Amino acid sequence: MAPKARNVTQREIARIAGVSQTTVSMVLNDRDGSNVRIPEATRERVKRAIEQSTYVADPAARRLAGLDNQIMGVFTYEAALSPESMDFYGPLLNGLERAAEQVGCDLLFFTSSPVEDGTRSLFHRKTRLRLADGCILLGQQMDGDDLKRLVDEEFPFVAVGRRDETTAKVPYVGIDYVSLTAELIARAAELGHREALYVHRGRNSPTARDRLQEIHTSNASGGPRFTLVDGVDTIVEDLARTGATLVFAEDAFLAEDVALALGKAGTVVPEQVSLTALGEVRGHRVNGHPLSGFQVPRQQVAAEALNLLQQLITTPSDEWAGLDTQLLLAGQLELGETLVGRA
Amino acid sequence: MAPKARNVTQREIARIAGVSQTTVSMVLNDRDGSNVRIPEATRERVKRAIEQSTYVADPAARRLAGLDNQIMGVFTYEAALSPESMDFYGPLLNGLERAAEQVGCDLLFFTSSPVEDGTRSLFHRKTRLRLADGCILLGQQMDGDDLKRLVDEEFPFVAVGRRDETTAKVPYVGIDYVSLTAELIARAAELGHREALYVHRGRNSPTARDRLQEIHTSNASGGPRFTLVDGVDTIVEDLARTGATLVFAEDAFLAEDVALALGKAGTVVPEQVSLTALGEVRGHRVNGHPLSGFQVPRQQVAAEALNLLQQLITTPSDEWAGLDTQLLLAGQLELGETLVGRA
DNA sequence: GCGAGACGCTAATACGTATTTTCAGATCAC
DNA sequence: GTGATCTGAAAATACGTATTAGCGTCTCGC
Repeated sequence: MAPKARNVTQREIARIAGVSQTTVSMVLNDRDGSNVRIPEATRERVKRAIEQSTYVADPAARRLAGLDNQIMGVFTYEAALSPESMDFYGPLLNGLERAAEQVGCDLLFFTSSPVEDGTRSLFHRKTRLRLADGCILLGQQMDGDDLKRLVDEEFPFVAVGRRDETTAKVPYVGIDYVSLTAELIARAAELGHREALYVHRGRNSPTARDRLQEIHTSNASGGPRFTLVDGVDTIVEDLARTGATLVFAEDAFLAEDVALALGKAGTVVPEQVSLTALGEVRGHRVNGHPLSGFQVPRQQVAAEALNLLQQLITTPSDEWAGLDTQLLLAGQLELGETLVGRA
Repeated sequence: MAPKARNVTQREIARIAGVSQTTVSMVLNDRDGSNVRIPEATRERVKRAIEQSTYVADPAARRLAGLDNQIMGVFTYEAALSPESMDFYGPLLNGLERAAEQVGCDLLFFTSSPVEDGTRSLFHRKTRLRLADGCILLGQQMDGDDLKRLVDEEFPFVAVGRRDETTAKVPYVGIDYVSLTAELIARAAELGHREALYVHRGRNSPTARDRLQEIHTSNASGGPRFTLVDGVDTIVEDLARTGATLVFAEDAFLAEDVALALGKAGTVVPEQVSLTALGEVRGHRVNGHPLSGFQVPRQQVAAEALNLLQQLITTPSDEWAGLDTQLLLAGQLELGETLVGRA
């Protein structure tokens, strides 16, 4: 590497102020006790020397000496800053940035982790994970082994979204999709719907399972009866075959695809069939109608995740058991105009 | 699970393999020379010990030992991840992320820097700037003193956007707004426009000055004559007073404001007056017409900036003089439909 | 006048890694 | 057979900061 212009160190300051490096460190950290005492005069002298130099503490050395660095890692299983993923990651990143600013920490994005099979891998030979005090994990799907290993190593981290990929107790902050889905199903029942489709993606994430669980509960308990459909290809026939009056889509984009497919076949939402997304719907419209679904506090989730992480970092790991490390935040129904009474 | 899971270190590996920490380091870094020789047998033994452990090198220690870490700092003078700033920062961040992935480096966002007077300050007592190998600077306006200090300290950094806040030779990658503006003025002249307004914001950034310079050149050299207007409040009167047939706005958002203000007064774009933005116009429309202006390669700018930074880091600072550290990338005119022949 | 404690500071050490130097034993040259 | 070279490895050191232990000097109490 380049023969860097040597930096100002405590030793240099010490030389100027005519004291030892230890004293400089003590002054900088405002240490004062029974075995270490520094009179105001010396303190001032050191401080002046620091002011007149361009000294800044070397974070690597601080870290090596065992102190916190206020650096939070951010690991995303997919590219986070691309235009396509902004819809999902945008609010989360925004929440993280704001919380980080408040807490006073920097964010280290692990953009270097090699991509294998379409997702980034967290642990690899040169992982820089440990440069951070802790880490936020983002992504729709996560690797259960990664999560387990992090827990085992007692590395402070918080996942965004409920996690059940491993039996290890993973700290997370997520959204309570179970309750939201249940509420929405109840609402649909009130409106007289008895037969419905649930259109989902192949994906197998915990939040997907949460929704699915309630769908199954409804089927088993005499609520509206759902037929599961994977993708929109056969949606028109499925609708005709089951006589469904309502379609639940896993998310807003899928809902838009559904509306499009139905529209092509001459079936109009919501006049002929109701449509609802089981996800954030802000900004989504179908045939000019605001889409029915959820409002989820994504920024807040991210902010809470960072706060929880901060808590883990400042708490000795043998006291983690006493912390509430699995948070589900409540979202709210967004009634919209595409879920209406049975036609 | 009670015992503290201390991190695996080279010393630990050494103990297991029955060698010294030195040897472990040598194996890890594939060192082999006249001074240091390790036979394949020992090498294998160490490697196996590493494989079976969860060892990962501590980046802080590596850094302290003088190695680079493939960590690029990202400093933004304003919040970068908020929805409002996404329009400006989004493409830049995207370009950075992709380039970082290619180069194999992580991105450290300095979100902790305290905000004073609305902008973040780069240098402060606890700045973690130096934890990064180098730094990318983003923002419309930058602090000349910051830039000068970075240059003086020979810290590797690259600014995004042309910089002239200091006489120090600041490495940057920007967009050639001078040529673009000149082209657009020439185009306007071809279309017969002789009298025009230039609507700008109070802002005083280098790119703003670049555009302004060409506006003045046009005025001085017999091109279309521009009257400068600050903000849209008096736009209607200004238009009437000067008899202008064309409005240049500093950016697309300002252009939209102009169109709105004119519309309220019954003046329609582009039928009665032409309108053009001196900035990126993708996705912007005025009265249903695609806005005329520029297409600027923001992602590419960011990617080039990261590549340049990488170059600076891997080049000894006494050879920087031989590098081409000030790049202007060419954008292209987006003709759109709001710049038409003189009415 | 002499031990006890207070005072003001520093030497020594630790953190984990990379490099430079050193060293013991084997082999070679003559 | 003995100085020289080669081999395989470890000891010593450096990076910059934080902490712990401890040292010399002064003052107080009796």
